[in-house]
Amino acid sequence: MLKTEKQKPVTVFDVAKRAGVGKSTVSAVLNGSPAPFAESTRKRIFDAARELRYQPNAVARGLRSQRLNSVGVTFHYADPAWILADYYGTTLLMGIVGGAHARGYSTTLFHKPWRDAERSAAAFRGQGIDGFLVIAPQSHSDMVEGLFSLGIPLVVISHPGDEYGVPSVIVDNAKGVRLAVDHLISLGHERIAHVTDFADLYDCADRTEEFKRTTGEKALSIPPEYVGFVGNRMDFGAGDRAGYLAARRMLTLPRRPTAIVTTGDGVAVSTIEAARDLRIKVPGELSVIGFDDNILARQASPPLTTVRQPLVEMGRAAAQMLITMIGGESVPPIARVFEPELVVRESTGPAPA
Amino acid sequence: MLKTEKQKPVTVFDVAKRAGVGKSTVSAVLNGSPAPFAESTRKRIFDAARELRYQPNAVARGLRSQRLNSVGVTFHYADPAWILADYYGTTLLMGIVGGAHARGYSTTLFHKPWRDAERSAAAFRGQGIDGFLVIAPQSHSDMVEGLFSLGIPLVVISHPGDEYGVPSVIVDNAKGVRLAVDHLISLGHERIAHVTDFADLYDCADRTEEFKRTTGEKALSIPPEYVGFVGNRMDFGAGDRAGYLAARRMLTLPRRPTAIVTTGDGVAVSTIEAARDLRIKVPGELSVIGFDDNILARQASPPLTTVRQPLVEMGRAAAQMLITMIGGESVPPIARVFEPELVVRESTGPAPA
DNA sequence: TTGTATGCGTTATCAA
DNA sequence: TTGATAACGCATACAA
Repeated sequence: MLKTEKQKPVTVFDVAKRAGVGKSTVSAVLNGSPAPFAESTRKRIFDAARELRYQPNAVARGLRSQRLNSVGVTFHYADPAWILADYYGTTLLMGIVGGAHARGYSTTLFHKPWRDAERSAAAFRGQGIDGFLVIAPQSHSDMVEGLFSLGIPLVVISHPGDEYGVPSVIVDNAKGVRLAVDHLISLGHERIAHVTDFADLYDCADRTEEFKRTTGEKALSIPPEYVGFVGNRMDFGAGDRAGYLAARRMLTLPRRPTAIVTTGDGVAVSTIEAARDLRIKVPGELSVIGFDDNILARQASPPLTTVRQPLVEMGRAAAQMLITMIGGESVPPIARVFEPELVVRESTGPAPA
Repeated sequence: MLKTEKQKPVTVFDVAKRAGVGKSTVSAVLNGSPAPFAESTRKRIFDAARELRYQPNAVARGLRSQRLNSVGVTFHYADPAWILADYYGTTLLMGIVGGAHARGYSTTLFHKPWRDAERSAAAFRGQGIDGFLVIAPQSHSDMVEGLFSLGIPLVVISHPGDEYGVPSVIVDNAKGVRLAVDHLISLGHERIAHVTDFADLYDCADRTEEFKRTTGEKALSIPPEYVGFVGNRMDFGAGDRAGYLAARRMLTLPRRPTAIVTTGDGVAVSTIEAARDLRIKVPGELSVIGFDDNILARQASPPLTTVRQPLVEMGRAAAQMLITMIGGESVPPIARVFEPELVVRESTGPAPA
């Protein structure tokens, strides 16, 4: 058993004493101040710091300079652990952690219940977090305005922020949906339906909008019952079941669709399960397209044709934009748009005769 | 566009001024000090705080009281983002985040390269993190001793810590391996092999040890070439490929095994792939058992029979133990052992005739 | 029952 | 070229 007593941390003062100089000199030298210092004092200070294993206290420094080298990630699930249950979130987080780490920042998962800007915003300041990455806020939430108006550096992911002057990282949903619909049309499909999972998220609503617009342009007639909603994100746990039911309802329609475009790989998998239970063959009698291209897509059976978003790259970009802002440089408050890509696997096939 | 100027934060002083009392009175009242205060001052202070939307500055408080209400998670992949690429880590993290959040703590992913205790340990102190959860350190690393000897509150996961007096959370590997081997024996298997993925991790080495011990007890004779190693965790990215090759080598042995026990679902999936490429049917000609029961297990084809570890519960327990320690209560420095469970799916079957 | 003074470890300002 | 000193915002011991 090792020694257990809490060692007293060594401070600038200890280093100063040992080097025979003043505190402020130590601080200046160690922080590489431009001011010219005698080579000899410089060396004495470095030596002393090394010998004492001096490590500046980040909290004290943070109090002084309002910077703690940490980016906060915040999101709005009912249970904060869900960000990880969701492969979308996990993958995004990989990019964020990587991007932050590359610039010397740690990543804090910061989840405070959000009521409204009036009551909740203040709690995000002075928490030892230099800026926030807001992941897919609910459409009706005033989180983005709330944090922004407090002057906290902010980047929004999967949600537009430019109306408030906040930079954002999003995927080109219009293009994604177009890729999906074009793919189905090229396979001869005409009765194309749509299931969306979290109606309260910008991305999903946007994809639904684009689905309607795109199919309209292509002169496909989509009856209203061909567009199904599952729920909102607060129901997360129940999502799979709800997706299954929505798909099942659609597939028991008198004149059922031959293809379904979804807003996420999760719903797509549930859709396939519903089809299987109804003895409808995928892709023989029904084609299904997911969105995201997460682990589920590759592992599903059949493996999903899906619209891939570059989530890791998006997370990394968002983290780096945020850190640039924290550093004081201004970042144009515009959406950085990433291109989606169609990944064709085995859940889509020619329209049945 | 909203107002963008950085609002000046309100401090105790502002509240004190408004309530017409001293700073310390505000601090005491707001922190629910036991000292008796006049109901009227109490109310004046609460009102002032509410009206001003006062939010104590966590960094300043942290400097004073050495507490920032955050738990750090640290691990030792070459790339810090890998903790999320690994479903083991993701699932654990879900429990950690949930457990920490339940006690008002946020979770910080803190990754600093670790050389050795001498050089690296100091960098973990004073970073605004109250304690660390060390996930599966490499066996040869002195991270646990190093952090412990600095007096930092610590809990180790998937690794024993009691030799240094550090509490830990682990799974009963002996039982897990026994469940797997017994299951195979009950199916009539005798030629049972073993593939381990990260030889430098305690859990994997322990399982390999237990595999040898258990099969020995059952009087099964396991030739040396029936025990295969893949690599160590720093090779993470290459892991799938290495697992595939190790399994393939084993399956092309003159007298090949009829069953393989692995140390993780990832290797198990690679093993199945190798079998498929060699036109060996699973489970008809080869049974494969995983470990963890992560998302891969359920999604694999065929779905994996695997030894489930309750990772979410383990993460939660670890977080709560750590927070108790941070709170100053002592936690017995012993391993908290969780029970694994055999989940039978479709990758195991009767031994071929 | 309340207020004053001090220090936590840094860094920035300014005078020497 | 260097060093004292004053904040940063809070909480604690002690005085009133």
